[in-house]
Amino acid sequence: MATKARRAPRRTDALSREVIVEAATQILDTGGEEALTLRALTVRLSTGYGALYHHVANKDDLLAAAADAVIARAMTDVTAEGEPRETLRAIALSLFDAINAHPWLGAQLSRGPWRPALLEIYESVGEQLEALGVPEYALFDSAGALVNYILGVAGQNAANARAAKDVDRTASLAAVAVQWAQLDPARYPRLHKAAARLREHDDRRQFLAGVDLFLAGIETVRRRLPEK
Amino acid sequence: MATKARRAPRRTDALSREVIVEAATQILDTGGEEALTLRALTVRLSTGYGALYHHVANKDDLLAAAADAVIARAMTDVTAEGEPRETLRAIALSLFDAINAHPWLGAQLSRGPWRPALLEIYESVGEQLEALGVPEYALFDSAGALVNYILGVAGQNAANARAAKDVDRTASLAAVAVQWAQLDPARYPRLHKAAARLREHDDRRQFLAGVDLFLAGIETVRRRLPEK
DNA sequence: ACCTGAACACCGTTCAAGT
DNA sequence: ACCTGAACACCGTTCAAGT
Repeated sequence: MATKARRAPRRTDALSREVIVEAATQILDTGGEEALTLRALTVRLSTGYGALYHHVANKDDLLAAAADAVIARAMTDVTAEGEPRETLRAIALSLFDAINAHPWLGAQLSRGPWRPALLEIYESVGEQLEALGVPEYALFDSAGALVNYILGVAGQNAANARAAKDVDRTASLAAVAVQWAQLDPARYPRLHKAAARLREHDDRRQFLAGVDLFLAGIETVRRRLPEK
Repeated sequence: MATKARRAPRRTDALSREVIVEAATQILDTGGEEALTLRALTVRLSTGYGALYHHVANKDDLLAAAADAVIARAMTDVTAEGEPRETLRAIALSLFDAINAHPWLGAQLSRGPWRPALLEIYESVGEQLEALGVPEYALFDSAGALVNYILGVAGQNAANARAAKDVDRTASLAAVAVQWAQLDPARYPRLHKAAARLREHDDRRQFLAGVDLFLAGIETVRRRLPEK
């Protein structure tokens, strides 16, 4: 307490990319995207900026790595034992839950189809669609549509989580419902009417309904081709 | 040239929220999201920070307003004259084209279903689904699924545009295709194989294929109910 | 009411210097 | 090789002061 320029307590164990990514993930989960600053990381890991940049290219790299780790975990959680349709629903739900638990994933998944996290998703979805019997010519479009749907929901979920913050989910849903109800019925008749439905709606259930809609569409493509 | 602290040329016409939003849109279109700084706006409009903040709450507000204007224009471009199915495809394509022309829209559309831009989209999609004969109990989920699909594609498009920058589209597609081809065939067999297809694929066509897949799925819901 | 621009707090990133 | 931390360039935002 006496010496004013006391050296910061030096960490004993070596730093590593994994340790940094892990710490970043915890900061993101606890405080959201805005809480993750390089400064916050140096404090948490009792280290300096240079040490971080020695293991990580930059902040984007760090965010991408954190997203990859979380997605990979979510994908391996799914057992591909059962029926392809059920496995697809399980994949979708696992992703939904992961994005809900880590809302910052939303922004990371909109970063182009070459990031590892998306590769993982495309591969798994493609595998199950193939098992489902989707003909090869339709596989590319079908997988793209399903993944993009998942990403769309991911983005909206992230936005909701960002807006909700500490407020609980039902309260913020109710707030939006109130807004919709106040919309001019002449200009937005359907939204105005749907406000009631919005309040009682279940994100997860609606997400799955969308997946099923999509699978039903796939089914029609599959049937369009004669048994081979 | 002699006086060192010459007063900046003062604008003669009054500033307004519309003028600011318009200027912001042009900066975004020309230089991308990162080009829009408050500084750049003051230079372009030959004004000061306070003037901007007098008409606009903050940068987020400005971005949202720019997005609303572009989306509203894209939606009114669509004529709702023909068959609902064709109108839905036209809405989807109009949005796709708008997002392509203004890639910064991608991030703005992932901001929760209470922003005006999304209200516009939900209302129009809902209207056409209703006209298509989707029963009321399924309207909410169907509209949600379709809009979320569009948003997912929007996010990916924005990411592509961000990555492509000056590089032309086919070149960056080819680059991703090369990456996919280099993936370990044991770990990513389907992506590895799909690399060839990726190179020759057409974003816009694939987007529409996804829309059709959803519409086909919706059709099965519609048929599940007896004629009323 | 509308606008100016210096100042503030806070970013991500760099780099000379230490061990 | 791995790490430290002052320094740099650049944000969005504020606000006392002008017209």
